Amino acid sequence: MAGADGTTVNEPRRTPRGEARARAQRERILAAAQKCFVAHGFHAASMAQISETAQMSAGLIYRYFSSKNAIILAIIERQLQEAQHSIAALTSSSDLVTLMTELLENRHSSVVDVFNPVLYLEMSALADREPEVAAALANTDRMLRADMRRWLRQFTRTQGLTLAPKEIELRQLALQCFFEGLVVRSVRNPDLDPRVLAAGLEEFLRRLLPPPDLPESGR
Amino acid sequence: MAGADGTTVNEPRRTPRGEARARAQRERILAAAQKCFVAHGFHAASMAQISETAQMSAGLIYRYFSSKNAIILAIIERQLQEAQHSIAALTSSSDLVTLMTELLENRHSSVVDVFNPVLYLEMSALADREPEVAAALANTDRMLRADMRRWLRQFTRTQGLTLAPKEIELRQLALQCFFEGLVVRSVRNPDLDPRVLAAGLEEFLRRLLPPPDLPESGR
DNA sequence: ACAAAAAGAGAATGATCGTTCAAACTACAA
DNA sequence: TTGTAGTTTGAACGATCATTCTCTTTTTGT
Repeated sequence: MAGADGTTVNEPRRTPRGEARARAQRERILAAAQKCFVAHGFHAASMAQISETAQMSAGLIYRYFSSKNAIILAIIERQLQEAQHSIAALTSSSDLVTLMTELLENRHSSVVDVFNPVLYLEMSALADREPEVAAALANTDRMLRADMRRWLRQFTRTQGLTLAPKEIELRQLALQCFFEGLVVRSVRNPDLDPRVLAAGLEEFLRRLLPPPDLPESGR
Repeated sequence: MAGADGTTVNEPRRTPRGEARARAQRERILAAAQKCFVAHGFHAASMAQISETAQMSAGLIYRYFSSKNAIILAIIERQLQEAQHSIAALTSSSDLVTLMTELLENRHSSVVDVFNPVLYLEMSALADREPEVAAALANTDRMLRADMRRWLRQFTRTQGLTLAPKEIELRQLALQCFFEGLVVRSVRNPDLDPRVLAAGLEEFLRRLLPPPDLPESGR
């Protein structure tokens, strides 16, 4: 997970005691960095701020991370894994609704190991210019989409429907768009009532799932 | 529009000739700045890069904008107006579909005065920390939502439906989420076929518009 | 054509950036 | 306790940042 991708510095670490301490230090740095990144953005957050938040000297950080960019990548990777685990754990329809509303309610939580909408927007924008970030995002996106398709297949089956792969594909895209739109809304329209969002989401799911032969086509 | 909000410097400009030139210079600066912001982000783009792109000295920029932040705000304001005009011009359903797909197809266009998904994400994230940006976004959002509701009312009426205000509200939210999700997708999944997106959008609209009494409710 | 004003270039400024480094500190083995 | 390896600090570095200042060039009014 760590140390295999050039994220960490070449270290002469030995004892398991020191190994544990090092892990804890990395964790403290990442927690502080995430706070700073959320508050000021990847680029505007300075190493000085991060070190102050982590309550250690600026120089010490470089014993655990080779550069600021390595920290950014670690934070992004962490955020992606968080999203992946959330999606993979879904089983029922209400799971999805509660998961999404929870994510949006936790937006200002200081808890670090949770999906963060602002970071999501920032890293999405970053993916447009940094190939390394784009690759990480693309990779997770692929798995995320597969998980969503699996969920859709399973869920429609409990409804007595079996949809063609093309149909599943289209619905997955719609579902993801709707969810990511919710993320944008939660940042740009923070006063929005989460219950309204939840209601909208349930309604949306109800409309998304049936087969495409609907009355009153809009065109 | 300009000069009333502290965006520009206190200037002793007089003649209409010079006034026109000043407008052109401001325009050149904004165009260069937008290019740089898209390429590197608001914070990472430097005044040196902007001045080089605009082909003028760095110092000269300060004759037309009081600070880099003023440039950022001007770009954001411009982008918001662009979005507003696009939405306000809508009349038919196919208008909406073609508008959205056009926006996503123009993503890598060098044309400056057009909606830019990367900037959209970046300014949305920025709104979370800069109150001035948040205020501008909130203001435009309010008008944008009103325009979308108006469009929805008009469009459903042509379909022989009249929806309650609550219903309109919910559908507007869903429509906006879906659209903003498309924006995120266009950045994170740039290889996505625009025609697939268009198909998904039309399908989505067809499902969004009918009244809520549907068969096979999903729950 | 000439003076005054505006536009412009580009070096200088101080602040701050990410990063490095030598020295001080701490913990543990002998 | 002493030697040694791993930690930590904080000052120092060069680069670069946004912004200002001085000086030159161009435009304009008369």
